Amino acid sequence: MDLSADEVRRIAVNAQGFDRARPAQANRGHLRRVLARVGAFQIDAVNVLVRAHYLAAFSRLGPYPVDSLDRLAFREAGAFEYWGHAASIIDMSLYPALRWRMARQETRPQWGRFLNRVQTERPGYAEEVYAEVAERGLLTFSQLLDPARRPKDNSCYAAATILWDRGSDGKTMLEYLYAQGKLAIAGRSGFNPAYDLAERVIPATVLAQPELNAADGQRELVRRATAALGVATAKEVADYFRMSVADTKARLRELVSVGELSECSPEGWTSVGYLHPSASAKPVQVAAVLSPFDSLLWERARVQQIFGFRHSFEIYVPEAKRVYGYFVLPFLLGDRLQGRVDLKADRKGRCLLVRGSFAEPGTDSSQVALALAGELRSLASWLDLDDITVSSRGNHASALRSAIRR
DNA sequence: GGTCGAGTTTATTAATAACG
DNA sequence: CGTTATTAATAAACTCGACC
Repeated sequence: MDLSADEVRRIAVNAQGFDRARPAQANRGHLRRVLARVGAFQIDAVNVLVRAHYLAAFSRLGPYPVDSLDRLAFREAGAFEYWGHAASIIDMSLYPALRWRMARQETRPQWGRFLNRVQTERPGYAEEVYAEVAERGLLTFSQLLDPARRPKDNSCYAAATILWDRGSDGKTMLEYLYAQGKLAIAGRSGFNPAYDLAERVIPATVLAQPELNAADGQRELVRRATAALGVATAKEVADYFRMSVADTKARLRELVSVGELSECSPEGWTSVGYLHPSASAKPVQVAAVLSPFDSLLWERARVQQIFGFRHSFEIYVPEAKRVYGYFVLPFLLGDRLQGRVDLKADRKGRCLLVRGSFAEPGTDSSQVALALAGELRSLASWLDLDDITVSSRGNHASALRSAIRR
């Protein structure tokens, strides 16, 4: 079976479930309202929410109700926090499908050096930390009786965590116990996750569910990932939950062999495409300012291939080297990424600042500006901002400015 | 009671090294 | 060769302790 480039683009957008989770429908639930307010402009079709409050932090949009957001997610919306694509708020139904990942931590090389060092320097440290959480309840690492901070320039050991060294053995140990599923994140104090015993955070009914083995868990994640992508290469499916490509390929083969997924060759792709039965190439009616963390944008090569759109996080680029700006939000109109805006909320001045605005080549500038103006007005109103100011930076500024005035 | 500043979190990028 | 691990650089907003 073959798919045209147009079909692939529509499938990719439809699979993301914009119609299910557009901000305009955010009043479907309190969580969604909060997420919309802090800048999670789209809730993932499979309910894997990359930490919305980091969107808030980075976006400089909206307030920063970190703790209330976590409480909502964990207590009211039936979600938990774990390593999905990244640190993610994940629908509770996926808990059993992630336990293989928890079970696997003990032998992960990332922890090896840390565990070896702790074993010699402080035998029984894992049990010590666990016991302290058990006794004292909800704790951030700095609230540990001994957070075991280490000097910053101490480079005699390398990264010991999933991302990198935290500079404190207490923190690393909490993260390790969390990765193993023995502890769970139950809330936050500012940026700091607060940990508690898993059985005090994850509902007993969920913990009692039979644990899926690695193959079954992976198969479920692959199912969900493929559904959220519509059609994707094995590499893209793997990236969705950050699984290994080898495991992903094995699970994809199994799902194809039982007929749950089908293989296809989309126009211009060099790798085989895996198509989910729910994929739909129906026409797309979407106008959405996307967070740069949006799951539609996770895989850069995919975005380039499908949309011809080069997305990168200039948050992490030194200021002098930025092309578009610090926090740039791509604009999805119909089934194409047609522009981008660099936004900042000026809360004191009650004004949404558009510090740069850009239209992709070959787009109808005035049409894009009109739709974008509507989205920005809506965004400003969620954020309780009265005005929108468009600076002159970018090839789209004057068109956008006149569209907003209208 | 108010101000200051240190501490804390996150993900992406690209280059490099190492693995099987 | 394709994949996987390691590393440093990057910015934001909030908390909390120290200090006056």
